[in-house]
Amino acid sequence: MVSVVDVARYAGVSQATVSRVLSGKTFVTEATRTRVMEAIEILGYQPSSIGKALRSGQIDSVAFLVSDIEQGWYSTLAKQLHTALGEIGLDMLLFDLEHSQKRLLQVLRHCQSLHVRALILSSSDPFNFADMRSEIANLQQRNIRLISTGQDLTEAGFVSIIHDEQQAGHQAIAHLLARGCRKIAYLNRVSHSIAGQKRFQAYRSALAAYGLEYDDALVWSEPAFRFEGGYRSASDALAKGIKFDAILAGTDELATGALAALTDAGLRVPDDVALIGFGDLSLSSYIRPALSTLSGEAPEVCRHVVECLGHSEIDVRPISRRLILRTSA
Amino acid sequence: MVSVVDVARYAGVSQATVSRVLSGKTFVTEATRTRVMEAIEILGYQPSSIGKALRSGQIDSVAFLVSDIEQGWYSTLAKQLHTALGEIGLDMLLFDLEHSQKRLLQVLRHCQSLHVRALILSSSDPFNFADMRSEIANLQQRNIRLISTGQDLTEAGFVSIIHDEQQAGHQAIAHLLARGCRKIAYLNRVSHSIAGQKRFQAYRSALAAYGLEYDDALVWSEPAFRFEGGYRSASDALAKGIKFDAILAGTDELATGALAALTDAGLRVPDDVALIGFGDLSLSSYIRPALSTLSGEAPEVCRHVVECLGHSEIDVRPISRRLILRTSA
DNA sequence: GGATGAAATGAAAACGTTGTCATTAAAAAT
DNA sequence: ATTTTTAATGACAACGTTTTCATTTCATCC
Repeated sequence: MVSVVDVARYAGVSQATVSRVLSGKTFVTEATRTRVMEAIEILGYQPSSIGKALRSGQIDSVAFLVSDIEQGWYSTLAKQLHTALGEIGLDMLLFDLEHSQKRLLQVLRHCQSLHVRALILSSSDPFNFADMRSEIANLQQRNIRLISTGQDLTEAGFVSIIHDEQQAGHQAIAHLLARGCRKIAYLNRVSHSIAGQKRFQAYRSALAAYGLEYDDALVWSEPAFRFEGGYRSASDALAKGIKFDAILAGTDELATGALAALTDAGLRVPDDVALIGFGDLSLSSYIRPALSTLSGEAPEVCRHVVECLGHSEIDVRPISRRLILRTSA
Repeated sequence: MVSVVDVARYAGVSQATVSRVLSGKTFVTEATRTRVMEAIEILGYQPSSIGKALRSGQIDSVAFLVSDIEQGWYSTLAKQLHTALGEIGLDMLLFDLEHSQKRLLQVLRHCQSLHVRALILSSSDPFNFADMRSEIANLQQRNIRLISTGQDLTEAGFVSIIHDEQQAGHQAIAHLLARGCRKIAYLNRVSHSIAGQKRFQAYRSALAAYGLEYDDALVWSEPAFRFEGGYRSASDALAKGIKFDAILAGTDELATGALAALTDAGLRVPDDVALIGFGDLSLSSYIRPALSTLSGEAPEVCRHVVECLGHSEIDVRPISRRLILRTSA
């Protein structure tokens, strides 16, 4: 492969000059500049990212860790983050955690030797971050920026971009109340994550605020995250004869699964049972009947991430964003 | 950062010995081995992937290029490929092409300086590969394996893992005929890709084989790829008063969009109009009414990719896989 | 006991980049 | 004409790994 040395030799200059031409930061005579450019052109030289990495001590990539890339919200985030990163010259190394703490630990360890610029964790899974203290410290020591979207991990050392669950919960409940709903079920993955807890607390406090009674039978915890979880939870509730007229679901996939169960049972949505999911627009607005969804506004999240990547000073305060309720009808 | 030099010094051996201990391929005394391991433990040494890359001339990653990571089939493939690659110690650099030829060209160029092990292109978009001949040659010269899933790019130099469109078309049409359908619409993205052409040819030849008439009004080309494309195509056809009793769609998303349009128009699926999509199971089986889908069998595709990565000899013949028809009812 | 071979280790080079320091050449000021 | 300043360039080091080649140590055999 052709390297700076070859270019330098061909152009009759030193490596340093070639480097200067490439970076364009210091003074080079126009004559030598063109000579070097010609040599580059003729030899087909392309700078090696490995050499650059060796010199700078880091690669031009970030690690993007998601719970499950198949889920709509995460793939949307991946796409938009990919675009945003591309604009500042960074590539994206994708790691799918499959909701597994073990996988997360492996990936954290792996990233230590990878010398990525940043590690962006996008997950609301209830990981035990105390078990990863040494790994996290190691990453920080290596000057790898840690960013979390999905849950507040400020304590664990992540810059956190989170959603205002309190506000979202109230917004959703208020919307359902306005529709006339009174028995609102809460459907989410088995979760003790901060985000999960907060959303559940928001559900409870919103119920209380609007004078509705809390009922354990209306809280459905699911081990499965996607469609099948929603389907099973709703089916089970119907089979048990539990009465409900609305479901607040943790993801659009859970809501869609529940919707299938309701449809199969001959119930009409949203007349008999109203549904609110969480995610983006693409799926929920083309499901029939259409779903309402609490939209996470991926572009804004990406903007915050990129901003955090740009600045060398870290503002450790969590960034809280509102969720926008997109109603179907 | 602590490097082999530090470990070597601490253990009182040479760098070479440390490297030997790490790789474990050559002879080292048990005594020195433990001494080195101790030093590694105490100093908290972790081998740098950059150093390794510099030495070997390539990084332990592959570039995965997809048309659109938000689409179900591609995110499924990404997830499973990520797992499969992980098992052979490779990371995945994700590039979302957004169906753009310009982006593809950029990424191809970028990969030249990235020194990835392989470039896996997963797209059935109608790119003009003649325009990228020099980039492709460059990548081949750099010993970067080129793999295509989604269309046969054997000519362009890619090892291709493709679907048997002919068989799939016949299977789908036969299924629809058995249901009693006679006016079968073909819905896909505007596409002159080999895969797109082949599938369309399969549609035409299957129609002919089963004695149905071909009708231009039943062929819907969409610039938009996802839900909105399917919705618009089906709505337009209905508005124009075009009669049809089945739709063969290029993706599950297009089918789902069409389904929404049909539902909005008060048509019942599959009784009034039958639908067949393409993708995996997760979405299509939780839509109501459920979709039939031609499933691409992602695990098998991944297996082929990894196999191709493992062997140093390249078998240039395209690998053709059957599509499996998953029916809803 | 000296020659032979095998096992274990060390020294050094190579990969490609960029930045520091030193040097030369040219222009400006005295 | 000599000194001072500035622009332009070159030589070389450093990053961390692996591998080749050379060397040492030790056991084995005649």
